[in-house]
Amino acid sequence: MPTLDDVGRAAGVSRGTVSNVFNRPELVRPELRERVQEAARSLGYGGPDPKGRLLKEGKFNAIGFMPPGAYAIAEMVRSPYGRELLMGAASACDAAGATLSLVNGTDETRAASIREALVDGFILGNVVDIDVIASVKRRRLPFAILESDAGPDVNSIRIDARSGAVAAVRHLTGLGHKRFVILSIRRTVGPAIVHMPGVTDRALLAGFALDHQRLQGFDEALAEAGLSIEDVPVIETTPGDPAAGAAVFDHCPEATAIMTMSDWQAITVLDEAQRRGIAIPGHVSVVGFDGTAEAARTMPPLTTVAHDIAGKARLAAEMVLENGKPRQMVMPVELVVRGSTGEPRSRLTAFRSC
Amino acid sequence: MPTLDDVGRAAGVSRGTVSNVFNRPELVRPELRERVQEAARSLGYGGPDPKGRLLKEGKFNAIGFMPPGAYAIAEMVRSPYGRELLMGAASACDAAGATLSLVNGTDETRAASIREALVDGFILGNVVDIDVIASVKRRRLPFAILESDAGPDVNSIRIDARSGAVAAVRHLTGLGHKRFVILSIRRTVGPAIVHMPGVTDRALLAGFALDHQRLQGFDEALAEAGLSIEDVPVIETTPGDPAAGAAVFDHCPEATAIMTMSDWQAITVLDEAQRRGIAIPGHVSVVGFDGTAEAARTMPPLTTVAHDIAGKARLAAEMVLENGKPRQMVMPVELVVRGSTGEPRSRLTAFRSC
DNA sequence: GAAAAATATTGGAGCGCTCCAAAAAGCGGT
DNA sequence: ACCGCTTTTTGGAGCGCTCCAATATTTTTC
Repeated sequence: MPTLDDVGRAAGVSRGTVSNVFNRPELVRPELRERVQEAARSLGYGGPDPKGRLLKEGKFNAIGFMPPGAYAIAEMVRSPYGRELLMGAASACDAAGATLSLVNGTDETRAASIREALVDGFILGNVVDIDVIASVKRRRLPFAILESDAGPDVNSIRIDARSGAVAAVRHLTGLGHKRFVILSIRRTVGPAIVHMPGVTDRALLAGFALDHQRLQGFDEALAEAGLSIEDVPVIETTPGDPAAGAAVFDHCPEATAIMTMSDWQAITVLDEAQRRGIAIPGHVSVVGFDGTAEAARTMPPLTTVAHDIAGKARLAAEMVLENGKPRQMVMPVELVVRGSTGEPRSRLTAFRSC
Repeated sequence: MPTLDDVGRAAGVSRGTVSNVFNRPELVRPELRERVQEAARSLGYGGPDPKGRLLKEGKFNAIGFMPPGAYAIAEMVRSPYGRELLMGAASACDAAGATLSLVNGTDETRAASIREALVDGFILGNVVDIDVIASVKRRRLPFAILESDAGPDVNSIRIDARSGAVAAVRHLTGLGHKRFVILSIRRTVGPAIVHMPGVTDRALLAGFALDHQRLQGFDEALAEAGLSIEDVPVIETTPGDPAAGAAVFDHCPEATAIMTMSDWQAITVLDEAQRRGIAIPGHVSVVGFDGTAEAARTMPPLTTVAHDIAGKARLAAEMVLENGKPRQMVMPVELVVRGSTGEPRSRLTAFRSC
């Protein structure tokens, strides 16, 4: 690959002049400019290599996006939620003329990816892994984290998940529901983990920060209706796992309302219901979480705890791009009632205790 | 920001040793290593800056993805087709440990974005703009282009769109359809452009390479059934334009079969049909193009000319990553018949000529 | 205990570029 | 032909790092 020097030599001018021809052509005499361009063309020189400029200028003009959880980029794009995050981040980058880099990596390579990413900052999408946060901090670049509060010196944006959970439960108890099951998010890849009431390891659930707020909201609103979250089974499934729906129906056939932690899970439940011929909301009501575009397109359309996902990511990107004083934001949620929830099925249906 | 030299000075060692501490720690005496790390910590040095390495090593270990058409990244992620391309490219990058950079830019800034993108190669997703191709060529980096054949010295992958179009038409004529409308892709942003039979500017249509093959396939298969594409209205709409469905129904109420150039358009038609209470396929049949995941989830599920979108992008990414001799590939398509096509509605329904 | 071998550390060169102060060239007027 | 002025061109310095041959230090061996 020829360099500025090579072109300069070929055209009989200095490196500086060649640089000017490409970057500030008005500074160089038209005739000389022409000669330099000719030399560049004949050498196959395609313009100043950005690598060189980079070192001098010090900015990549790019931000890195780290997919939610431990997912690969491909999985993120597949997930309705991840996709909207991506859109939001992309639109902020668009507006700022910056590039969005999708930072990839397996559990082993992630730290290296972060260390080497050619970016001026990071957005961490719903990251749970503390090591990832540590790796990013080590880069001393601005970053923003989604759905985790990492203290006052870190940009973070999260939704008011507690209120969302409360609204969801109130909606359902208001309709008369008493038998619930919670479909929660498994942090690792694997089959569904079922926590039935009274089983001790349920205590572990509270350890997950993201779920914590939602569970707390569920708890609070169930108590209002004279119920207890202690009596509600919790099933953890990996997002996108097509077996999530089956797990719910197999383990909790008597539930009349399924509360999920994401629309994606809720959609899986809807799919499984259709396969089994289970009527929604006739037989069981389903509530999603996030308010993705997909949720409005399901059959029936999904009742969900919605928020502005893309807006959240856009804001995060802006925080990173601005590189100002760290802020912590909480975004509002709104229960969007659609067709997937209704009154509980008739009490005539026999059921055994769940 | 401290540098290797700063840390070395603080620890009383040379730059080279500090570099070793971070890159090949086994080379340096544990005690010294500890001292250097301590110095780094107290200076707030977060490890070698990738900018420096870059210049030396010469590789970004990243490829740039240029969205289809003239769309911004956010739009690409929204489109079912774009999203699957992205997934495919991402999975190839994942496997190669490379980063995927989403190269953004408006029409004015695109050239600059390409010139400055910190990548080792490009994937051009269904790009139509000849300037974009020229800009990329100027970088002298490997690249692959989707759905355009840019000659033997350029990597390209396209689908056998002609066969797909033929299969779609045969399927419909086989069901007895005689009155078609083609929903084509408008290359710019704006309202639907309607080309009715006999109107002269229809000739322009053939100018679009992408559409050309499909139109040719339509033509061919219509001829087999004793019909002529000259009698079929063509409506061009911007992908994602929610008014596409309305344009079709408003301008061609008597068509019994709608052939689209993308699933996204077909989905829009389905949505509009539902709004208007038009039965699909009872009143009109709809065929999509691409075979996106969404097409299987619509009501009714969409009959579509499917291909492996993600696989196409993955292949393109691999070509770029490999940087071998340019190849041109044609991928097979397959007509997937689902619920959106059926026999034409009864001839009893009155209709005026379209 | 000295030489040889193995191991650790150093610092110059250079990656391709931009910036900038200084030098050179051009120009109009005497 | 020379001066002062403006416009154009030059080439050194330096961005932060890695590589590597050379040098310094430690360990082993006889």
